[in-house]
Amino acid sequence: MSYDLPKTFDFRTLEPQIYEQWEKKGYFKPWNDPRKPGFDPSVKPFVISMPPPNVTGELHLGHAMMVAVEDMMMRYHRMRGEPALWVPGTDHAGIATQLQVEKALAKEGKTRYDLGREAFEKRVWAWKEKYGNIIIQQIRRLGASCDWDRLAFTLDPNYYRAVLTAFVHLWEKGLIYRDYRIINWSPGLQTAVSDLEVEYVEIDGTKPPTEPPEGISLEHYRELYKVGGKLYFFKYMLADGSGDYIPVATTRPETILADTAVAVHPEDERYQKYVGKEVVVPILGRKIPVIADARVDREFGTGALKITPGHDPTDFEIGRDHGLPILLVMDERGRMNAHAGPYAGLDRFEARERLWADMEKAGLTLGVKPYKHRIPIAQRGGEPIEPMVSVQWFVKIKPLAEPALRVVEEGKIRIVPERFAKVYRNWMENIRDWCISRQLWWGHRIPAWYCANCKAEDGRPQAEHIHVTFIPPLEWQGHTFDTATYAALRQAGLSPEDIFRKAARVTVDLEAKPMVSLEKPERCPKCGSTDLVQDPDVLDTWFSSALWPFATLGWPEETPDLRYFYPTTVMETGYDILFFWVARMIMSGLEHMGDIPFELVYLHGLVRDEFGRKMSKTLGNVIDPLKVIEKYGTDALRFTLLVGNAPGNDLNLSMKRVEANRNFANKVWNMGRLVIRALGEVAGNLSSATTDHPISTDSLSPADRWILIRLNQVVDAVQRLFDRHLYGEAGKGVYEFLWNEFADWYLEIAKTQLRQDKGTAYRTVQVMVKVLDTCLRLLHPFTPFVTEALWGHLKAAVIQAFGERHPDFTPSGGWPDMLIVAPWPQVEPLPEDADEVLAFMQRFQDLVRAIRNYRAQNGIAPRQPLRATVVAGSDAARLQSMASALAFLARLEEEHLHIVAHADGKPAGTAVVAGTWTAYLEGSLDPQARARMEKRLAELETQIARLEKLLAGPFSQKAPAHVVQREREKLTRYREEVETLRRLLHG
RNA sequence: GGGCGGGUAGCUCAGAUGGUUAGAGCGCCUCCCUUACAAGGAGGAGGCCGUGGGUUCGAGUCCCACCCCGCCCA
Repeated sequence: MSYDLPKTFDFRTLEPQIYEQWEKKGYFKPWNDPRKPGFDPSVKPFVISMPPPNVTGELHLGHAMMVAVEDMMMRYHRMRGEPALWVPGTDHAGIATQLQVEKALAKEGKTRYDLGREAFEKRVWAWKEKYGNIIIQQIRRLGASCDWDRLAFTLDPNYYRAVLTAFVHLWEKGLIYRDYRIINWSPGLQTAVSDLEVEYVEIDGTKPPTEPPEGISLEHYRELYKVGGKLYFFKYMLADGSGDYIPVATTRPETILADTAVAVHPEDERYQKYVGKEVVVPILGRKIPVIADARVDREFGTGALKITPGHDPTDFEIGRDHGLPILLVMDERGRMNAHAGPYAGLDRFEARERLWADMEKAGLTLGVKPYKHRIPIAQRGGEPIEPMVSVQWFVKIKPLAEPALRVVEEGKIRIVPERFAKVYRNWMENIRDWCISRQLWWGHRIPAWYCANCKAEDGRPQAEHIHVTFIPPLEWQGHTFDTATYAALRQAGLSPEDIFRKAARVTVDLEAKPMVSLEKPERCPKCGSTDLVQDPDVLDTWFSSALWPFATLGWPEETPDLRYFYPTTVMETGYDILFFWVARMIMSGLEHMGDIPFELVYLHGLVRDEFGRKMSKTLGNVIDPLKVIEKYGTDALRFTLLVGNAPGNDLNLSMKRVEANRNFANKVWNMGRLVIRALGEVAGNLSSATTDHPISTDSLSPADRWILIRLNQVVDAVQRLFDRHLYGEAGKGVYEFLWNEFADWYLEIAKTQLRQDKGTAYRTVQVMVKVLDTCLRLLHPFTPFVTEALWGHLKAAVIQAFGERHPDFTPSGGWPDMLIVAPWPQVEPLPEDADEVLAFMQRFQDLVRAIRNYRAQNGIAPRQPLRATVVAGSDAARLQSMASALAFLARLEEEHLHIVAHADGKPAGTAVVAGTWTAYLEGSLDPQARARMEKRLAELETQIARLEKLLAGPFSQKAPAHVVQREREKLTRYREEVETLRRLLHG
């Protein structure tokens, strides 16, 4: 019975089927599992926790890269027999998800304030149920072999508990504090964001807004250009009425309203005389001091600096050192507040224009210059960030960073590629406290409560330090509340439930002291009051994902999973989140688990378009991985992402390349077809009666021996490359071996061997099976689907032909159920004469190429066979054994092919030279062949001259012996070839 | 300003510990639908390895300077 495969690998239907089989058979689970009987804790597992994608996000190429790399690692280690666990999961992605839901609400004409916090949260959960986990389905499509039963989500109840536990622990250790700080406030998102979530866009006011920097749309740039790119010069009038003034420059005139000093450099002769005097804030008329501070840059602007502690980080520090008051002139929406006097209620940018106009009228302005500077924008949202003083929660980071730096310095955690260890150190040494509170409604609510009844530091009830804002204002028994203290609201008779159901925003002054605990306290331990108000803020998403490697395994419970699988083995992710995430996981792991979270950090690069541009919606160059998969298959996409790129380097993805790799997958499929067909034919030809060793297999052909040696070398090379994490190179090695050696040469030669005697055919097919089986194993981590499919057919075909167990065809250890769990190939020792075999085959290939070249050059039809005599010296006998192959590959007439050691005189015909061999082809020496030989001769003579000079010089003394030896042999070969050529041309 | 990476064929990229005629895919030129594969096969053209120095018997690879491009941090 013949075994027939379709001409192409039908990835569209097969890939999902294969995935289902793997999963159903439980191969995505570790074979050694603490949740199952027979568990052996002494076997070291291989563990990766998958970087969690945003739960409502959609698959992009970054995910595809992540899955491709991690799945490759997982499959490799699984095949090596290690208990392999890949924990998948998703992230609640605070800001991103909240924004999505708010966008959806906006379509209904609603805001989150219309719903209130509780209802809004419910709405987000509903959204998550609907759109969440779409991405999980998409990740399956990539072939991810993760343990879906262990799927985690950062807002799962147990994960939530982990986050709160971590928070309480850090608080109790004194590593979390609340304080006034300048933070990055996003008026659009209405939350604080961490330093890492701020990006900078360079606005060049000296040029028209026509050339936005990369990654930002023209439209967006024009928006930002309106509020940046200018330096405003104005007068700070002396308060003494002298009419004298200090010129000051600023990029944000509206912050003048919050100025509490003007600073000059103590050594600046221009302004020294003003120090200690007072100046008048324009329009507002407030008097503020002139101070001296060395931090003032004399070169910048006018050399005099307005100090705005409430709205600028440097000014905040200067203000603190000089004991200056802090003024805030903006609210959370970026609108001017009561401190802004006549400008109260205006948007900050409108206030800027109005203020400037008023100052002009008052004769206080000195002019506006175009200016080039960078303005901060929100990474999410893109609108300008306002630095603002506010009370936020911070993690004191130094005590956490030091041990985290040490484990990398000491090599307890290795980073690949290594250069990122330097980047990591740089960051860790200059790290600043981490702002972890977010004014969002979606996330882990900070487990802190304020007693409304207790007295605050300033002696007032804490209830007066809790401020509640209602949007729209709350109507209550004839009163209208916009912003009110909790105390006032309670006095008006509102219950806590009434208040917080409607509250748009709650802020708590620093004066109020929180109680931090896992659960809400029943009553205040000090005064016994039950009127406790929970802190309104949620935690930075990264605070929760920093716990990922252990919280996904059950922490803070001491689960069997946690005991066995922690520390995990590899953290694989993009280098762009080294700080956001990797560094924080290391800190958290060391702090909460007392041990590193993973042994190795492997960082992949960013996926860009084929010209190296960042993919962006505005550029319209975003590639949807699912569309690529639909068109070319998962294997092709994965192979492209993994091969031809070094770790940590960005990858420019070209569809041409994906197509080429689809072709490769198909090529492999067809190699399989050929092998399987041969298998059927050979088995059919053998006497069906023979059950035991029917044939002598001791005499492999040179080609058989060659391909087995090469196979072994490839296994060896792949192993070395895997050990060094050079996966791309490993994949490329298998690709080139399969295509350029196995398919192009061995399989073609094999066709002739299959037509020879039964014994030759038998061992030929044996070699074919061995090479293909081994290569499919090597390739499986890269292209899991086509290899699994083909390997399944190969196994079935072998069993059909030779039975379940056969000494010549069954792999040692028998046939595994599926390739995904087949053992990884092992290197075998090379035979002693390996070099000789390889050299012989090299000459063989050279000869075939030379003859083909001769045909091409002389326009001899491919169909027209040639007659030839080959003079092969001491190789003659061995070459004779491959006469059929030579005839087939070079299209020679086999009956008239003569292979001899030495020619009697000069054989007739055109000579074609391959190393020490010469083939004489029928017909006369034509001018083109002559020209070619002369060209070759000249080439060789150059090389010989070079080598002679080299070997005569210090090279032969100083270079290692084997290198010198190799060059000597080369010289000898060239000389022999030159001799042959000369004889043919002139003799 | 500090740090990191890159500059190799027309394009996109590979090139361990330095080892001697520098590779791949796509593109280009000739030819071939030969019974595994036209998603294929055969033959070919194409490269002062950014510039200038240095170390070395030997440099795409190591060192220094410089010029471009990109990223990260201030």
